[in-house]
Amino acid sequence: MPELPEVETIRRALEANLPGRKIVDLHVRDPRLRWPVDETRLRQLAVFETVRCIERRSKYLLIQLGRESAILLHLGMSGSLLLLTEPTPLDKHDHVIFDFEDGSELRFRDPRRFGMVEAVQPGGLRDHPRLVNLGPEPLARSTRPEKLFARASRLQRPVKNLLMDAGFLVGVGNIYANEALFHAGIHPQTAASELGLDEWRLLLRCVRRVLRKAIAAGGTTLNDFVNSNGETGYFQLSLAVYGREGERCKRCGGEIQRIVQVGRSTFFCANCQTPSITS
DNA sequence: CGGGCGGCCTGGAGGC
DNA sequence: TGCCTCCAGGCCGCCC
Repeated sequence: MPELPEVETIRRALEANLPGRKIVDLHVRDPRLRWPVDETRLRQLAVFETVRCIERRSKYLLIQLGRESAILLHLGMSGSLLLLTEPTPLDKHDHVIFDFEDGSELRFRDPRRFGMVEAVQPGGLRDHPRLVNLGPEPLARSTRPEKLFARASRLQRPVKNLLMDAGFLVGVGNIYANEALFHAGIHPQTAASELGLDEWRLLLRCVRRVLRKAIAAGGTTLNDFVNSNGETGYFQLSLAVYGREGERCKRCGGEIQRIVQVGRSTFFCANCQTPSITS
């Protein structure tokens, strides 16, 4: 399940390999992704264009093309991109294929079809409905703990739910929300409004540290992640709490608990993560 | 309007 | 071995 570190890892791999390649054809083998893939539009806007650069916003990849059109792409939870330079058998989940002039191809593979592939016309990214309501990037310097504190001060919902809300802060999925809260020593059920500015400083620092470590490791891999070279990346980042119900806390030796919040598993150490005492 | 929740989707795991 | 159920999860849209 690609979270921000995985997507950023893929972006970097694509950025090192795609710019300069010219799309000369494409194939939509199965348009039934999160939203139906519009092959005609994709063809009109992408074929005969050359890749300029690859950007990332939240967990979306933006492949910028010549004439300022772009391909907006989301890997959902089982999507992967493969850059192939020699003939490779098709997988039944290879849904969209871009052919480059030099004979290489970019494949969008997605068994669960939660991803998206869409062509965007020049200028269309600025107010794109998928992007327009996204919160700040956790790793951007412009994202300040003061802003998070101010927004959160009015919100009663548990801090873990808020951390995972892309309208508040992007790119923090279930794994990293759990990990960051553990490292910050904050109980996941703490009401967001209960956290003081110092705690937001600490929490943002922990979110950034966890994300940076995962990027450095090449992305945490659980089940589905295949990096853009097509190899299964099995760098299991050492996780402190996620998926460790019943095991020992690495810090205090206590037992890791599992609860469910908005339908998602939350893992924490009840000893190390205490409800906030500030107000 | 904040925010919880259902549904999308399929492969893998676990139970019998 | 095979069938069934459950679970994973980002994100939209529904609804209270």
